[in-house]
Amino acid sequence: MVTIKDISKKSGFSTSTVSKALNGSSEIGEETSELIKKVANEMGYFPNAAARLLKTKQSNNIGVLFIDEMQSGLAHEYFSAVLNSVKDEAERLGYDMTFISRNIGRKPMSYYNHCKYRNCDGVVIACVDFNDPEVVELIQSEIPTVTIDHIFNDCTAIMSDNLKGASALVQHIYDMGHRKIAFIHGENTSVTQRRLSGFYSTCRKLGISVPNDYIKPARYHDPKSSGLATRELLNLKDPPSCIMYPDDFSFIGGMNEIEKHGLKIPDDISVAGYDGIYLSQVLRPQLCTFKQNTEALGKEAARNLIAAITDRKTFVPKQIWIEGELLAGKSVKKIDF
Amino acid sequence: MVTIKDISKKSGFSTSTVSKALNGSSEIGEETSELIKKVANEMGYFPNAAARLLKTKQSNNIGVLFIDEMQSGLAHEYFSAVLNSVKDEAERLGYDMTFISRNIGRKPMSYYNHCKYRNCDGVVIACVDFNDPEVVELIQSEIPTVTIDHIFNDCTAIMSDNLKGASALVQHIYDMGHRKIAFIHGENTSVTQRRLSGFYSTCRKLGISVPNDYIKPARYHDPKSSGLATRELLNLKDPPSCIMYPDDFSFIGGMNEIEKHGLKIPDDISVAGYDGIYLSQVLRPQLCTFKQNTEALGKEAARNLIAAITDRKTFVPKQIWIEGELLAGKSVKKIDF
DNA sequence: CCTCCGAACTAAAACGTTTTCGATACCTTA
DNA sequence: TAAGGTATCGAAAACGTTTTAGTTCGGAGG
Repeated sequence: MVTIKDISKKSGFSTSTVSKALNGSSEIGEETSELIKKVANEMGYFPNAAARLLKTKQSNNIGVLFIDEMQSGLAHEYFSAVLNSVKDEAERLGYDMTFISRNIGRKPMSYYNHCKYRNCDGVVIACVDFNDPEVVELIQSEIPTVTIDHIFNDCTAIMSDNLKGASALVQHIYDMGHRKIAFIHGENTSVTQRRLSGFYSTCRKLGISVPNDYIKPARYHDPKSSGLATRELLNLKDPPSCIMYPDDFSFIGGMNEIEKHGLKIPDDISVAGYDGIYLSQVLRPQLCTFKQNTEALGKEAARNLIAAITDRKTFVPKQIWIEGELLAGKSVKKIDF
Repeated sequence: MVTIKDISKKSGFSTSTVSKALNGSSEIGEETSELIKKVANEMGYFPNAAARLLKTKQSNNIGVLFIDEMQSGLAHEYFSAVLNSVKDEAERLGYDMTFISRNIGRKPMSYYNHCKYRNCDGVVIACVDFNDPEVVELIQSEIPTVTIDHIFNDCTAIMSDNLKGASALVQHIYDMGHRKIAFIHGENTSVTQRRLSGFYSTCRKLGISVPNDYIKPARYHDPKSSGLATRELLNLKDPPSCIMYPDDFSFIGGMNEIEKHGLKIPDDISVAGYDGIYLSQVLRPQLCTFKQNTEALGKEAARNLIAAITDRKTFVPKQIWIEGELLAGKSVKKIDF
């Protein structure tokens, strides 16, 4: 490994001069600076992150906390897309991304300690149990954090605007003439609450009454549970004319159930998903859904985290709402009511 | 930050003793060892990875090279599942995982240099352009690497056994009575070549003749292209009775096309996918597919990489074939021919 | 001519560990 | 009792970098 010392010897300048020259310090003469850079290049020099970090306390590395009890994890297209975007933007800004776990070197350690151990400059937290005391410890620590899709006190949070999303869906479905709209929702999380809230408020605004049995609990990313809920809805005395699903993927369960009942989408019943994943756009009929802007979510997460790191003193925590986009698709039929 | 020096002061032992005690060296007395550990705990000590690394040259960190020109990236369930498994096993063995990119600190650098800079102990390479000279440079460097689904000279490679997979599918389809089997395959990669080879050899073994126009090129993870290929197949004078797709997801394109032709799966035509992703198991009829063992793939990748790191001198590169599992599903109908 | 200043450079300390090589004291063994 | 062995501990160097606090020297200003 070629070090700064080697360059120092070869070029005749001291290590301090070499270091400064390579870092573009202004107190080094132009010619010597050029010379040193040339020598460094010739020798194939690259700095050692560990040594640099030891002095500067800047690792140029962000951690990501990304645990899912659901086992879906990286396989969940929404989160993997967000994560991918975080990674891309972080890279663009000169940061690497490391996964943070609970054990390292075979010894268990808390998330916070892990971050300290790896000297993460900051960490983005997503898809995680926000009640876990270890997560709370991390968020409340001195390490800059941003959370995704969850607001924790006054920490910086990047939020997909689920209220507007649910709202837009209801509005569109209403515009297509539907008045009997059912909503199968996911587990009780803040995301779900916002969607429900958007659903209810828009219904109220539009003067639609929502029977209690039009609201069914299910689980995200779980076609089986949404299939069951669908069955219950279809068996109602007065079934809905349109069903909204927790997400595009779990709609598949509904799709099967609807088919089993001998019904056709959208002629006999209309449906809508959520997320706007790739799948939703290749299904036929194309699924009506609300596309979350995963790219913007990830990008903003990375940007704000790095801003918080860089302007540590002046940065003020904020909540950023990322809006999505209604993809009308063909799964909601225009009807006269 | 509490350091070894602080513990040294508080406990009255030298830093060397503290270091040894904390690392469980046998040359430290039992009682002092206990005492030191207690003090360390009380003070909330955790080692600093950078400082440790600087001495030991062991980062306990592996890099992953994971670039996709296709934009699918982490969104591709197969790869994200493999990656997830790599991560889990690496964590279990005490390693962290960092993404390797081409630029760091806003300055471009080669993959190899990036790994050096971050002191990665090793790197797993997946879903990447293996013709990229920078990738070649990395593989041929002194840094231990394992590749996934690609054999590069005599480097360690973890391979999903695509030959057996394609073979098993053909065998099953044959057993169900089909003799007219079409294969829509993905881009020309080594994976595709193996599947084709498994397809052809099994057909030959079973005495099935395969017309040239039963073999259609398409792209992985791209329902549009496989939809087109499906249309061509259905319009043939003598269409196949069963179509094999590049992967489960791209089958969706075929599904739409088949429906558009007014055909029913599996009564009018049989189909099979590849991968065994979650989607394939929730579709109705359940898709006949070959499930790749993503968990084993990731686990073996992590294990072998770490073995190569640990037993640097004695480890001999090898190729490991991971077998999958046929999921018969319901999309291939039993017919009399 | 003296003083002062700034530009260009350097010596040395520091970051937090690990590790090598002793040092000390105690215990065996002949 | 003397020599040797062993168990336990410590001093100091080292890893590769950045940074602080100079040092030198030439020239400007009075």
